[in-house]
Amino acid sequence: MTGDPVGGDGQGRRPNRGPSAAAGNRAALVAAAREVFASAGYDAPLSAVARRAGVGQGSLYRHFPDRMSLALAAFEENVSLLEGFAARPDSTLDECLELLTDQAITSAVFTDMLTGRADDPRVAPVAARVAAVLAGKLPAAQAAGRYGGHVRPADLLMSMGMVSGLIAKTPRAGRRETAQRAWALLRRALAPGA
Amino acid sequence: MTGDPVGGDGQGRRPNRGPSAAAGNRAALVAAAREVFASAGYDAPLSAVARRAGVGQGSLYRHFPDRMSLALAAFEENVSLLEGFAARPDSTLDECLELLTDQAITSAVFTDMLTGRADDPRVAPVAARVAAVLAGKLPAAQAAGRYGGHVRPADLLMSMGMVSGLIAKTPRAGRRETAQRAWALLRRALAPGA
Amino acid sequence: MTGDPVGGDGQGRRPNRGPSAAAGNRAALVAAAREVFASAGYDAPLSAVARRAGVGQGSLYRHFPDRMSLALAAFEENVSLLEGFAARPDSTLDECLELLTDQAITSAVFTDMLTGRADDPRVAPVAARVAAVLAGKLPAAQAAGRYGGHVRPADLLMSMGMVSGLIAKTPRAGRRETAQRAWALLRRALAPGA
Amino acid sequence: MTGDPVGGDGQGRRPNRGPSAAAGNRAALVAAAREVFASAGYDAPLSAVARRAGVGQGSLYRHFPDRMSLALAAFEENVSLLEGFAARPDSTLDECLELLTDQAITSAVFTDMLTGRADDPRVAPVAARVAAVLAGKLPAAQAAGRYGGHVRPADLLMSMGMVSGLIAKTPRAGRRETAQRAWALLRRALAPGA
DNA sequence: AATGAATGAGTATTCATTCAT
DNA sequence: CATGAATGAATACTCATTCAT
Repeated sequence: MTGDPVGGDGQGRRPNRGPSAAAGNRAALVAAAREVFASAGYDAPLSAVARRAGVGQGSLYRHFPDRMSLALAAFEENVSLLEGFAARPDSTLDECLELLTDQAITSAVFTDMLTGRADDPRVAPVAARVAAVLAGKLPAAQAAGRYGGHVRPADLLMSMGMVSGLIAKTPRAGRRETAQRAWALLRRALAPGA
Repeated sequence: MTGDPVGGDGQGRRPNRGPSAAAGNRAALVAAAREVFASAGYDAPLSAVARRAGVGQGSLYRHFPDRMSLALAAFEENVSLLEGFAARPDSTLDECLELLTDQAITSAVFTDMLTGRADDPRVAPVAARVAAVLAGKLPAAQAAGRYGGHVRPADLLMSMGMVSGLIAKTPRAGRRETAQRAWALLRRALAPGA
Repeated sequence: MTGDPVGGDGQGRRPNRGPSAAAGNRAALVAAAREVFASAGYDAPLSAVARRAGVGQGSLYRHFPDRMSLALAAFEENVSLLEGFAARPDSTLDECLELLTDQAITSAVFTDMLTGRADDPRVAPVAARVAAVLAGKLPAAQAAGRYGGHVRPADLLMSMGMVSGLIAKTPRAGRRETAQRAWALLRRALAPGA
Repeated sequence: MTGDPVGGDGQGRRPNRGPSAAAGNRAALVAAAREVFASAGYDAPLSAVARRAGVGQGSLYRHFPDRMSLALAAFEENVSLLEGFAARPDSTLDECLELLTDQAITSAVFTDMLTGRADDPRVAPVAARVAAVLAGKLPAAQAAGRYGGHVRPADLLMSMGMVSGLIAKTPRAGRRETAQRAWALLRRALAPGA
């Protein structure tokens, strides 16, 4: 009926760049999702992601059938960055938490996801990876006297979740300071002694 | 019969109870908002509030021009309850925080609002009232050896905000336990010594 | 954000005609639905109905929360017309079936609904009303020797369903003739004797 | 892991089996179409057919430029099965109709197509073949006293169309019984005498 | 001042069809 | 000739907000 969607000379419709665009599209979608989630939160319109990626709606859904799969892909980078950093023998638990905090300041969605939305079965493995990283760094940190013997990995994740929640509610400008205040408090809870 | 929710000629319309209904309407809206916010969160449809209150959409907007003004009214009760409780000479800081935590478990919107959205000029005074209550109870709690001298009122509000954020992300069923875990951790941070 | 939906001077947006438009809107929607269902079938886009009725999408959904409720309202007229006609003492079963057939030729959705979609609980009562009309006319028709003693009301509804199904698949132009051929055949099945 | 159905770099892609796959693809498409049409009706998404066939969308379109051409191919088997059966000298008209009815119960699309959409120039020949089969069996059936002299081949096709339409609207579970009731009625119309 | 209907922008999602590889 | 990704139009549905009565 409306065979010609644009009407005139076909300009305006993005050209079908073919399958070779797939990888690029996927990457663009992931990048766009990172930005959009960062600025508008997890509930941001997916159409905004597609638009920012310069990709059709359909392509978005083809690559990521639902919001969560997009989010997981978008934040895979966060996890692998963390894992990569933690793999360096000289990296400390404090530094790992700092890295996560920096990520949260940039976009609270990722760290927020680690504690909340635990209902989605796909989140648990990601949270587990982060937990594994932190758990791996914990003994050394305890040995170094930075963390108390009472601290368990779950406490670290929960702490991160609390800081992240706080950050998420804070306007960009104040995030760093808020995070510092929160960690200052929490460090007392995690420190040895008491 | 036909599933048509509206009366064809207005005969099914709620009677216009006139200006005298104003006070009652306001109260009904506030009560409805508490329930709706509790069950569906801060972003719940306002139409749900009006419906539950048995009040027209227009009346809702007349009483509360925007979502925040409705929320503020809805949670005024939380604040006054807290203030009332704190006015009793024998009430402690721990009990006040427990009260707030209970409120958060019922509906995380209020306590979440205290820390987040603190930039909204209308939220600040409310947060200040809560902060004042906690600040007022702090010296005694410190004197009793329950809280360290390093603790400042802002720390209490921030702690509450972190717990609240955590609760908000937790499905109802697990909220109490989550809150307990979080406070157990934070108490170490707030305790004396260290 | 997009506070001003049109941008310029507000022209283009249909004026809010207020509650007094409700009855008119409802009627317009029903009329539009009749036309749209007739020309595009039961699965026609609801937006087409709203557009044709000159009514906002929201109003359509307010009046008719789902497709079926719209269809039921749209075809209420068919039923009541039939009932009214059947109420005349001199009307015959043949004439009732003819009336239904004419309705089917105009829009096969209604009569098609009577036999199919029996799953929706709201359809059954309508089908029952039509069945009741036909059942009421059957004895006289049998006494007059037009219908056999073996014929049961359900047979009439089923026959109508079959004819209707046939009509639905037939392009407008050939519908009347198709209906005639089908009834010619079925009349043999319904006739006395054999 | 991320729920992404496509390979980032094409590694997950089905191998291009080249032209030699043409015949196999066609057959797979036809088989898939039979299943999909049976379970989801004529309006089922074509992508579902391609997916079930394990064939690319493009190949589907190459083999079958439109939905109807796919349907025609899919139901060619129904016709040839019928023709084969009818070729056996001892097969009767009743048995042929029973065969068609069974096909309709499995998938109402085919028999529904015979009567509806008969305007499509590509459907007519198929309908004609079925009509020819039935017409060929009719004289013997009439001679055997099972069918009246008034019955014309077109009546048989129309009857089948009516039954098929009924079946199409009936949920799977009730189809057999519905078909029986319908044929019981129609047999009176087709029987001799009266 | 109350009422609730009206309005349409916004968002998710699906699917037919095209096209680079 | 196969592949399957790309594209965006189309559609359902929701909800904030306005406004006649």
